[in-house]
Amino acid sequence: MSHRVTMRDVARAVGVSPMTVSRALRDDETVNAKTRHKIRQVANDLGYVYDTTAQAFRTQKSGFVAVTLPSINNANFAETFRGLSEGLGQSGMQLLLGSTNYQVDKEEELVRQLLTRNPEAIVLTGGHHTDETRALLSARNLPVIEIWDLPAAPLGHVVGFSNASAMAKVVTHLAEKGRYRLGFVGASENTDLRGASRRAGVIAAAAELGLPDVTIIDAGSAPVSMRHGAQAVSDLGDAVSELDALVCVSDPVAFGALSECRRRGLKVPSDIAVTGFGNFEVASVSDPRITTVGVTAREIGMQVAALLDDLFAGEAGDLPRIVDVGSRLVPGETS
Amino acid sequence: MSHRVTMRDVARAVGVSPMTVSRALRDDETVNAKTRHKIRQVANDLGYVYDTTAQAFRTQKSGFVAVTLPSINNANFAETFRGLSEGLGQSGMQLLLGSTNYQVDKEEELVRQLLTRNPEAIVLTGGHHTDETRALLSARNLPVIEIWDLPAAPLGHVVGFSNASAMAKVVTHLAEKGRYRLGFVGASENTDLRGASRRAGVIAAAAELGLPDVTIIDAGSAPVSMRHGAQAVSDLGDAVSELDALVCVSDPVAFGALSECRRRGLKVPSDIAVTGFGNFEVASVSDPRITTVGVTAREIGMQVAALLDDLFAGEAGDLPRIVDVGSRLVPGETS
DNA sequence: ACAAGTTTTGTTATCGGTAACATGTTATCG
DNA sequence: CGATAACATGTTACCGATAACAAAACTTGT
Repeated sequence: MSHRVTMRDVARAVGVSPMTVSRALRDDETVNAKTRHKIRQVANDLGYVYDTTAQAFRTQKSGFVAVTLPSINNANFAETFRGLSEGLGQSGMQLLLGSTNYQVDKEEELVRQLLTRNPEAIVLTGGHHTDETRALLSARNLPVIEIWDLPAAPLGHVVGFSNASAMAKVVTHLAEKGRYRLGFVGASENTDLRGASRRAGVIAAAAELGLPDVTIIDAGSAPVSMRHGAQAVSDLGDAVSELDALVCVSDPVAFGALSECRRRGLKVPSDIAVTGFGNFEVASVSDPRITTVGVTAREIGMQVAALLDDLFAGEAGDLPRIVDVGSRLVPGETS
Repeated sequence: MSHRVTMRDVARAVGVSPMTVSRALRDDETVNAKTRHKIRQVANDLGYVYDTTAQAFRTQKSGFVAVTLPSINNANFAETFRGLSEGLGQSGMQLLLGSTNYQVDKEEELVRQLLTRNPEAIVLTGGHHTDETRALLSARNLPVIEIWDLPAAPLGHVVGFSNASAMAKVVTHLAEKGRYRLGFVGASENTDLRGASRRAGVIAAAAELGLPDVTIIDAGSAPVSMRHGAQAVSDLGDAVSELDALVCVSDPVAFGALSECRRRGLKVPSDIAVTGFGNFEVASVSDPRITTVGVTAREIGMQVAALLDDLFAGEAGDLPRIVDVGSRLVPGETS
């Protein structure tokens, strides 16, 4: 009880050197099979627990991959995290998670904190960062992977998709259905930068197609969710009848908007169309099903895991890898 | 580039000993204010980054709190994690997260892995664990906190609520409304143990009130979500008309069931009532709003953070703390 | 039986901080 | 001015594993 069991203790008990124990526990083939067995046996009996901290210190490899997410409470980001987590299972890396609450300065602080743990790679959601964050990262020789975006000036590798062109698909789809007067429902501020990209994408696509100006409908500050979508429609009141479609920044927002429309007796899609983003479960289960954009959240995570595997195996080549996982329109019953 | 900047380098540049640098960077009052300033300045200029790994190794304090969740992709668990994360911000602890996929043997493996990082406390979701997990934890002198449950034989501290008595509230509420023939919609297997507790709670409460036997409706294997709820109702077919109410294991399941009922032309609540669990956002935004049970997911996290603060400050006393955060019925429009 | 090769094990130094203790340096006061 | 206290800094050893190198033990062929 007084003193934790170390390799030294195991070594003494077996009658070998600590080095042999170290090798045996890491399944080093050069250790005699019988010795290896005995060592594992004794280690177990003594209640030995491997000390990854010491290993990380000595080898200068933490075994950590740092990940920043805007929010953990978001099905899509959670799926990405899960894909990453499962995909990385093989390589023995552990994920060190932090959430930024959609704020770049929070991200900076988080990155600073995460870096003190010597991660072997860092995965950042989004392509917008403070200068200080960029400086911190480039000062280290650390693989950086940006996800959920296709930044113009990437820090390193990228696994993402274009939010703007995803929204263009939605706008085109609506225009084909004769929906010209669009309202965009999303966060007001620019803190949610993916949201801002989507808004910009809608505006650009509408202009491109010669549609009237997009009405921007403020749903509050990020993160916006179901209740914000409902509230936005509620705030809009009768002005909603001026619109052909509500283009929402995400499926939860769309679901909130849809529910509120129904509460107000508006028929969807005959009176107004509603679209979402992200292909969340709620989009396909809701009645009517919500037209949305499918983004392969889980696949982003898995692609990142694959990329990291290559990086750690030294098989990734020198060039930063840019993976566009794309997006696809998922037509539902609300448009 | 060749060699990372250490305290030694900073010390040399300033002309003091590494120890002084160490103290200065940790804001030790005994270091002269001017020296402290200079050291911080130089550390910054040299691009020094504190090495938490080395600190963790030397002090034998990792600064980690390990957390296991059944799933990260679950709004309630995510909220708990967030509450914990935010509440723990002060104490400088970092969370080390792992998810068990609702499997106790996965939990065991995870605990084993997490322990190698020398966490200073461990937070486990649920009160059911393998014997080996229990052994691993009790062999260490490590604070253990079980959450989201009130286990009969806790490993240490507890911050949770009774799943069974929460369901009893739902059953009582339904009985008062004249709903006697209940169907419980949840995961089939017993891997999701909180789900199993809820099922048991429903059965016990129905028996207590003298209601007819509860019909168990299999929604597939854990984690069950919206689509499972919809599928379960779909599978049920006409048999659904034999029931007065669908008692669902969670709000997402309830929402799926509700949507499917509507697709099939069933009126909720006049034809059948639907209830959920967890007071997820979808319950309050959905039209009609879903009757559910509010569990203070975020508060669980914050309570755990508060408890950990006390523990680390040595102010927690000797006895394990058992916190029942309770639960409350949130009547909606589906019952 | 011995050299040369192969397999297995051991020795030493070290990663970057910091606890505990020792020492130096500057105020304070009779 | 010298003694004592208060403050500021330095020294030494060490946390537990492991890379790099060294050496021992065992095979094998002649």
